[in-house]
Amino acid sequence: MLQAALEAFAAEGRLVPLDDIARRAGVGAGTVYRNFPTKEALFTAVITDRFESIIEEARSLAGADDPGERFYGFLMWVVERAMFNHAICEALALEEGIKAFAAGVEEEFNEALDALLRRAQAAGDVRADVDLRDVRALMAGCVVTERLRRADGPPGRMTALACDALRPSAVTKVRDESPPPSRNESRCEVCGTPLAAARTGRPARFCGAACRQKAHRRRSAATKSG
Amino acid sequence: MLQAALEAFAAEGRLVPLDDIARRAGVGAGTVYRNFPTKEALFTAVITDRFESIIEEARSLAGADDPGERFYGFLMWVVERAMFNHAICEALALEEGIKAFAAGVEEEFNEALDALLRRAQAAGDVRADVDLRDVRALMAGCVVTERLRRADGPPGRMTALACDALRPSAVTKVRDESPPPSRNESRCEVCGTPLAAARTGRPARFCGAACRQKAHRRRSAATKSG
Amino acid sequence: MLQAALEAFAAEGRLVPLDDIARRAGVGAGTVYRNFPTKEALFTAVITDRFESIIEEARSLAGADDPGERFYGFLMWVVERAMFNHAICEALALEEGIKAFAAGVEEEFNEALDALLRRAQAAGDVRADVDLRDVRALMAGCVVTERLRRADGPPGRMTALACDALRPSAVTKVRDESPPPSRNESRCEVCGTPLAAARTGRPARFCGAACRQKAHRRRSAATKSG
Amino acid sequence: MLQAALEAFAAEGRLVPLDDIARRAGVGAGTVYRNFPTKEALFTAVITDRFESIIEEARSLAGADDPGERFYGFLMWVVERAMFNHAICEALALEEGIKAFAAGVEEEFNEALDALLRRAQAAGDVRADVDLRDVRALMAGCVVTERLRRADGPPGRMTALACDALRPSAVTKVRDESPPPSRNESRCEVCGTPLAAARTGRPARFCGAACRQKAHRRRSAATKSG
DNA sequence: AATGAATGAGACTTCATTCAT
DNA sequence: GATGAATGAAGTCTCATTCAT
Repeated sequence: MLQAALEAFAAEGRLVPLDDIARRAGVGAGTVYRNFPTKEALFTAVITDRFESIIEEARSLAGADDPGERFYGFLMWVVERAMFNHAICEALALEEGIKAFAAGVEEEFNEALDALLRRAQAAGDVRADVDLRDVRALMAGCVVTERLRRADGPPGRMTALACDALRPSAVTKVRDESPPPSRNESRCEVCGTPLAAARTGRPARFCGAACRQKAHRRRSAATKSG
Repeated sequence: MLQAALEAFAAEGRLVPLDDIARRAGVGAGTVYRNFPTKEALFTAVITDRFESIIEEARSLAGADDPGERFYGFLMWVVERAMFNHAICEALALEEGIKAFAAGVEEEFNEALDALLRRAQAAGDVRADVDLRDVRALMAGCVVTERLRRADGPPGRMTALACDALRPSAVTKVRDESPPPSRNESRCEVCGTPLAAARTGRPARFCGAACRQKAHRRRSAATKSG
Repeated sequence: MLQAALEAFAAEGRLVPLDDIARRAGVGAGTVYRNFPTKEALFTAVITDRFESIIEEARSLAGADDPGERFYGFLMWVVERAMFNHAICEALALEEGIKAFAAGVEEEFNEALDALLRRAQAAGDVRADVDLRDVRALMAGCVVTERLRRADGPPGRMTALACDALRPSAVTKVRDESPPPSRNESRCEVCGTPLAAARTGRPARFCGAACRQKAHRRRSAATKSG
Repeated sequence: MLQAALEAFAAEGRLVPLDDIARRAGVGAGTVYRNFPTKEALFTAVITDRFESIIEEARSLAGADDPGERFYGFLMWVVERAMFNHAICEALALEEGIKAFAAGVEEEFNEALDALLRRAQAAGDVRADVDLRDVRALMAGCVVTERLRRADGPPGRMTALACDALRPSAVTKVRDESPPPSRNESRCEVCGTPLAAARTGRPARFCGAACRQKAHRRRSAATKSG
């Protein structure tokens, strides 16, 4: 049944109806509830199962030579697994709120990943100015990227690109000089997108030409009708 | 009303109840249905509206100098808008199945983006081995990455990283080294993840050390109990 | 197993899940069904078991001296047992519909109780105008009363009060003063409660001042809006 | 719809399926949820509605002459209403845990009832050693008693009996001298009922003759089989 | 044309009862 | 004979969509 849930969640994601899972498993819905108290618990169990093996993999790489390639290899490996598994994908990309992991599992994953990261950084294979949270976020982004390329290209290509960006030799320093989000930030008058306040010059009213144009058309219409 | 839908979808995503949208708009649910035949059509309308302005922005940049920075700037600009707009985020990341765009809108977007991309490539500012679909996928990935980093860092940091990867000076060229997706691909015996078929040597049975270990433990258990 | 059912029903009442009972008994649910055809039959068995012991107690008191105190003592004893036993409580208070007793058991209980009652009445210790059904009903009422006072008072206090009401010296004789339930009884125009038809004078339209007032307000509102 | 809920809860109690309520109201189940967020909220609304009128009635009696009869009359009146209304019945008898009342309503009811009680006590019409909680508990008990007598007697008879017990002229002093429930109380070896520990003499092992007999039979059986 | 009440399918969950082992 | 996994009907609740007013 865990297998059926695994497949169902992998194929359809967290929102797949529980009845579908039961049908896949060839049992009634009630039988699922005999084993897992809620659907959420079942999802957690599936995620935990998947991540236990992911964590194992990370640990098995921790002591090896060539920390850089181990780290990048692990990244690629996780992304590949998530490409074909909607559940892992969601667990990685879930924003705060929904808990997909059993207690402690996410922490273990973070620790194992952090260990790989630090060793790779120590070896000079990963730029020093990224941290665990960067890698976690990048990982989730890579998964989405790969899923969208999945249909028509070699797997891993986009992730390889992203990995390049982590290498110390990459062109740009990560923009540490970019300002923290200001509290009284201004917003586009048309669409409300926050505007990156330029430090000098006339302050922007719109987030781009599109909205500027739209505002212009509105002014014209108002003049005409008024 | 479109404005209300826009805000609701931006804040809560595609799954926001239609009643919430109607309430935000200060109208009855029936009135929404007078204007849009289904909720999905409303979502499409919202997405189309947003992308019209995005397309306008792209076109306004098409003729400008410095194609590289125009291209990267546009990428960042789209990502920033999606960071605060769940609807754009979903439209960019939506896999096949749900149509978020009105007929032709996605094509227009693709064309405008492709124009920026080609100009930037022609100017030598973007590596030659990426295509439109790569950029589309990367864009969606960046959105997810940024949303996850949103809480605790300057916006755009992760996207800047990813942009680096598109620059010609980046370390790796990946495309033609990775094998084409094999049709009768093998899969990990434990977790079913597709395996990249090694060109030489013994074919892999597992997707990594974790699953190899798991298989080993299973064999041990079977021996003991048998 | 009967012991387990007894405890479970006592603690949680008739609605306790059968699985809980099976778990308490340390057997599978199927085993319960091997012994009792339905859950209801199990409940009946439990109630029967309890009442057998209650009936025994009643009979053991039947021949004794001091019939008044025997009767009142038995009443208190039953109530005390029911206070800590949800199942007995429900069996005593169950209105028509669900049968809690095995065939004949309730009759035996009634006979034993009636014997105590008649002896006590013969001895002048219980007023003559109460019958078995009164006592049965009062018993159930006392159980509810005691359960509600259980938390913060000495047990039996409220039942002692009620017993007072059964003593011949009690103030009121009510039976024949109150009218028989009229068949075509009228009902309160507001809340529908049956109205005791006054024998003389203008027939009541409301069950009390509260509903009269409510009707008045409604008339005012109707006048204002009309 | 409130009317339908009122009738359904009155007839079947808190556990009536919501679909039944909807059917009674002639609407779909969803329509009920448009008006009340949960079934519990609907029950609360019904109870609150009923008790508002009960509270009004109590208040309308508060200033009147003859506080004793007002108090007893109110008691009877409430009991009569609950006799034909399972919902009121449950609200009065509900033990801790489930909240049936909207915030403040139960307190208002208690205050109004307490006012009647105190006035009647001041007038010497109700014995001084009962308090609000006694009356509340007694009220619930009377409801149960009356419901059981409903079928075959004049309504109110049993409650009148119970009221007698509250009058100062009643025979017995309420047992204030009875001991508080002791912490390490002993229990019947057979059925587990708590035993009122006698202050002197040999401590009881059983709650009554019935259980003593049962234990005896068990000993015989053990001897025979051993 | 707008309203928002009504609908009803479908989601999650519980639990009495059955049945293969 | 015992087990406990499996069943499936029924309950609560949500929400896209319809429709009387």
